[in-house]
Amino acid sequence: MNKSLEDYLKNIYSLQISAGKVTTTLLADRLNISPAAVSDMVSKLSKSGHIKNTPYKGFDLTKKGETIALNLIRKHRLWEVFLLEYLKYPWENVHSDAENLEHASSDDLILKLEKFLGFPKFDPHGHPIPDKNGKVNKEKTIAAADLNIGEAAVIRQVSDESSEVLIYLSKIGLKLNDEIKVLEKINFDNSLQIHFRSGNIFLSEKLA
Amino acid sequence: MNKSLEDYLKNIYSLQISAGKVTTTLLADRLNISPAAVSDMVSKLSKSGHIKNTPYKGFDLTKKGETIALNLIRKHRLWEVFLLEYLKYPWENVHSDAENLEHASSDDLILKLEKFLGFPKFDPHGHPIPDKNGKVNKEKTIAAADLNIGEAAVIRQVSDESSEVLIYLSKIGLKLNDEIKVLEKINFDNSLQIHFRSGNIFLSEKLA
DNA sequence: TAAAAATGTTAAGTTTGCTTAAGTTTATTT
DNA sequence: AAATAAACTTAAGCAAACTTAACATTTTTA
Repeated sequence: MNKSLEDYLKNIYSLQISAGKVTTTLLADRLNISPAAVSDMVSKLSKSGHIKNTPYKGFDLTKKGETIALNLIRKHRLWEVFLLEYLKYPWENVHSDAENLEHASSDDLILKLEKFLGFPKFDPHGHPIPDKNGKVNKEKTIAAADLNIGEAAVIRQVSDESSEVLIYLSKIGLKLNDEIKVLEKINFDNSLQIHFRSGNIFLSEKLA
Repeated sequence: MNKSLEDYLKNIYSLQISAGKVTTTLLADRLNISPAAVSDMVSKLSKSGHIKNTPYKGFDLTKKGETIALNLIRKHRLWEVFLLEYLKYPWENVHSDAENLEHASSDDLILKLEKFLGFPKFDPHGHPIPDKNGKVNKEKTIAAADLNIGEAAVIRQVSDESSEVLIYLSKIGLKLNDEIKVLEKINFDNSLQIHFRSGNIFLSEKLA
């Protein structure tokens, strides 16, 4: 399986989750390459039936493309579990090494790894792990920023792509499945004051 | 680290162990590419100081090249241990998946994997695992074919590159560290009759 | 030892996935 | 709605790692 193809599809997948149709610049920024390169590849992926493209308008995955993307995400998340639980990686470092391993793993290897890990359902950041047929448990989640004052919630997921954020969260002691409650919204800078287990903290807009 | 570079160096390493100076065709056959491609890369690797090349005569690794080769072999063998012992791979299948994982593993990942595995000294085929500084325990070994009649020996290594051979060995029940004794050499086809734990078997020339 | 065979190198061309530059299309502003 | 800006695509070109074909060197062998 081609690394470049897989990376395109995986990133299109995660962008379309947050943004619906994906645009050239968005993907180019994500992959750190020029928009021209993306445009080029997009027309190839379109011809090969992995995405559906409307020139100048955006594109999204076909079933065929989604299957490959989900399979790669499955590999990524299972490796993350292994790196954290067995190799004792710090929380914030699992992402980048899993990024390489995912492309080097046959489907059969991943089946065996999954069994070894005891068929985990979530990765260390709380994201669901697709099964071997590409089925995912889509949990309803909400961004902390979208909670109202006084509302309580449980931390189910954190974004795994910025290790700085994860370092900060471990420093303040915020963990997965912690319950939080929004105390105050500061309109000035869109930050939040929240309450959790051991006290009150502020979350900036981005983090929330 | 570049996959192609690593593969060249690793294969030069293993060829020079068995053959001294490595030739273009030998390496081309091993990598399944044209001699022209090898010739090309050889002059690059020579310029970059990874190998020492004498045109038309052959080439071998410099210290710098050997360090990279050994580090890759280290990664390969540690993954083999993991695949066999933890993921329960059949003996004969560990090689090909390790071949992919080795290129996708940072040095730090491999340190953590090594620790998790309990610092094994040999891979499942009996080959020594280089340490993080590239030190290898070179055991003296001898090919079965080079034993004399009546001589006994212990199986320490088997070649890991042909899964067919490994399947055959498990079928006849021959394992690492089994003691064998050469009963007879048949000059006709250079096969051997050997005795081990549970009986007598024939080994063809290639296998021996 | 000279011709033939085998092996090695160089040159020219291909593919993949990028880049920059130029040209299009769409969106925004006034 | 025309001008400007932003986003997108197309074109030309590059680097890596191949290929095949042509040429060079070394080895074999008659």
